[in-house]
Amino acid sequence: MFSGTAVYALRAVVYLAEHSEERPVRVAEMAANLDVPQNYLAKILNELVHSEILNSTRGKHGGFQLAVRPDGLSLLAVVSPFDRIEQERRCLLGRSECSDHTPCAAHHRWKELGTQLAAFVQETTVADLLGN
Amino acid sequence: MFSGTAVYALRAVVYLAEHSEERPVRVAEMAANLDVPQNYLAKILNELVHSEILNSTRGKHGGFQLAVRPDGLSLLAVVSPFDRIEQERRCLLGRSECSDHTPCAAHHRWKELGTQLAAFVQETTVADLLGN
DNA sequence: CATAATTAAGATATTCACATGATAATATCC
DNA sequence: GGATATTATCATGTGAATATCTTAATTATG
Repeated sequence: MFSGTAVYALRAVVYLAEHSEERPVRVAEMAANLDVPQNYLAKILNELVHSEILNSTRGKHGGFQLAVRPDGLSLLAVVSPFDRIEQERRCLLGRSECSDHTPCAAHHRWKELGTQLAAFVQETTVADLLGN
Repeated sequence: MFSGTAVYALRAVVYLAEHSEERPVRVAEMAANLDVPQNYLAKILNELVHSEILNSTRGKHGGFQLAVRPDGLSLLAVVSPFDRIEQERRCLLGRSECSDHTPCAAHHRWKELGTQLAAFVQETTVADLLGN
C-alpha cells in the first residue's frame, strides 16, 4: 500500500513523537532503533524538514525534532512527499476513464475502497499510532 | 494497489473472456488491443497458463483461451502469481507483530481496510469486470 | 580558535520491476 | 517434408526505488 520509503518516514515520525519532546534526536540513534539504513534515513528526514514536518539543528547536540503536534499531523502529510497516493483511486484495469462513462460492475466497490483508504490517511494522525 | 504486471494480467484475462469463447486469441492481437508490450504480455500469459487459468495452443491457429469460466475466476487467482497481496495486511509501520500484542489506535481500522481489500479480490470475479 | 559532533547534499552503487530481443519448440498447411 | 505461424524460453537491457559513500556546512565546547 505504501512504499518502503514512506513506511520508514512513518516509523521515524512516530519515534520522534515519542522521543523528541525535550531534546533533538540524532540520526544514528533513530537508525539503530528503527532498523533503517542511516544515510538513507538522513535523506528521508531531510525531506520531512523541507516539508516542515520536522525541525533540524546541526552541530553538537543537534538532531531532529517534530515541528508540529502529533495529533495535528496526518499520515497523508508524512507520506505524501514520497508516495502519490491520490493516484490509487483510478480504474482497476488502468483504463483512463472507465469510471465516468461505462463503469463495470466491480467499479463502484473498487472506488469505495480507494475512498476509504484516502479517508484513512487523511483522518488518522501520528498520535493515533502512539502508545504501543 | 496492484503492480503493473498484475493489471496487465487482469486486462488480458478480461479480453480473453470477451474474445476467446470460440477460437484461441494470438498474443499479437491482444498486445495491440490492450496496449501492452507483446513479449512482456507473452510472459505474463505463460505464467497464467502455468497457473491453469489459461490454455495455450501452439502453431498455426494457435493462441490463448480461458481455461475456466469467468464467473468462477476470482481476481485473486489472476493476480496472485504476480503480487503477494496477502502481505498487504501487515502492520502499517512494518512492525512484525504489532497487531497481536500491542495494537495501536489506528491498527484496527487499518486492518479492516486490508480485510476489505482481501474480500474484494476474493469475491469479485472476472465476470464482474465484463460488459463495458 | 581548534576540535569534535552533527546535519546537508551530491555522487555513486545496488536491486528489482518492467521491458525488449533472439532463439527454440511445436503445430498447421500445402 | 518443407514452409510458416505461433507459443515457450532464455538472455539482455533500462529506469526507478532503494541504499551507500564521501564531502561540505554548521554548531557547541573547551
